[in-house]
Amino acid sequence: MATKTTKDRLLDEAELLCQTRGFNAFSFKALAEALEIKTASVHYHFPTKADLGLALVQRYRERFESQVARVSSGRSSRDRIASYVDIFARLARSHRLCLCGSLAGDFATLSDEVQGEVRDYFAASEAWLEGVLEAGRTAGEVSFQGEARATSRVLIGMLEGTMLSARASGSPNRLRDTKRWILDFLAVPTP
Amino acid sequence: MATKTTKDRLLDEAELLCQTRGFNAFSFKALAEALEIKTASVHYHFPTKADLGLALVQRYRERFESQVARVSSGRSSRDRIASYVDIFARLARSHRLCLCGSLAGDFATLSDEVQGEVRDYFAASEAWLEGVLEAGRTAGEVSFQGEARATSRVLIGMLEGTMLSARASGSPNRLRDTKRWILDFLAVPTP
DNA sequence: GTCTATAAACTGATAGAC
DNA sequence: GTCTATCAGTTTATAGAC
Repeated sequence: MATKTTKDRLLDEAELLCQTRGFNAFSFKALAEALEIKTASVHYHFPTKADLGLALVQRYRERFESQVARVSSGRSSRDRIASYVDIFARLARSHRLCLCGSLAGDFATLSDEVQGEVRDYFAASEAWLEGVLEAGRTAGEVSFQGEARATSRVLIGMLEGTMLSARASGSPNRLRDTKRWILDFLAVPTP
Repeated sequence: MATKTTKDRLLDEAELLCQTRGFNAFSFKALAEALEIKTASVHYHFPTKADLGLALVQRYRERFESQVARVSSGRSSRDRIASYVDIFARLARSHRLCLCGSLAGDFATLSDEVQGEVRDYFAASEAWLEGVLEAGRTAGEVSFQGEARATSRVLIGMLEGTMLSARASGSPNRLRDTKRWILDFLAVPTP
């Protein structure tokens, strides 16, 4: 495997800082110091902070989609959902928020392009989970009332929001409870 | 009624900016310009930004608690929960996040005292809702599986999180769907 | 690609006059 | 309480040498 490029290392560090501190709480200087280079070198790779933000959210979405693709090969809808929640549980355990959840908090301060990416992230996630829920209900693997779209939206909100409260409560493992709750909620009643 | 003091007007503006842009995305200059005073005058009322943050979160919590107290006089557990969700729905409609949800996103950048207030906000909210859920289940007004504490936590996470996705999706009214979903979820099955 | 040097604007903050 | 004046440090960003 090739050694990581400076660009990738910058994105790694920016992602960490954004997920732990927020997009407006880290600077080019902080990135430069983390990599032991100068701020001018950071600007070589990302001329403006908006450019950095866009690269950040685009890479995150690509990785996220590839994780979701892996999850989508799960045996049952229930397994797929459990593995999906695990993505968030892993983030919370490493004291990070979902990048797009973090960016949603700073939404008004983002460039139009980044705002669009964050909007698309939520739309794509909601659509994916909606599909899994609907297929799962048809297959009799999960159970819930009403439209799959509505449940998809509130469950994704629940994941994003419990990451916030887990952090504020100093309980980075709390997403395990969220996972259990969701799986119990979706459980097919045994008559 | 007395005219608002400068201090209160500063807190109003800071609250708005924090809920719409985030704590690290507004400055003393922005506050000063909004009130048409000078930054030195802002520092007279709040010596440091940490002082401002603390006053902000304390006032927010007091107001929130008084709203919750009003809600608590609701006729049934179901009504109480519906009115509680309305607090969040009103915030979302005015394009604001819950102040403590917003601060949770910037958690690592906050002073210890503010972090403590945010932590306590979540603990208090979760405890209140837990009590309402438990009493409601006993009274046969609401229905859910498992421990009230677990459901309380995921529902509050759901409220905080759907505010994020509602904003990112440009759908400030989406909390109405969240409210409907929660009330449907808690509905007592009619046999 | 990374550096030095530099810039203008902004940030949180303070001293002291009115 | 609000102002003027000032501060040191930071922030994003650019020009040009190596």
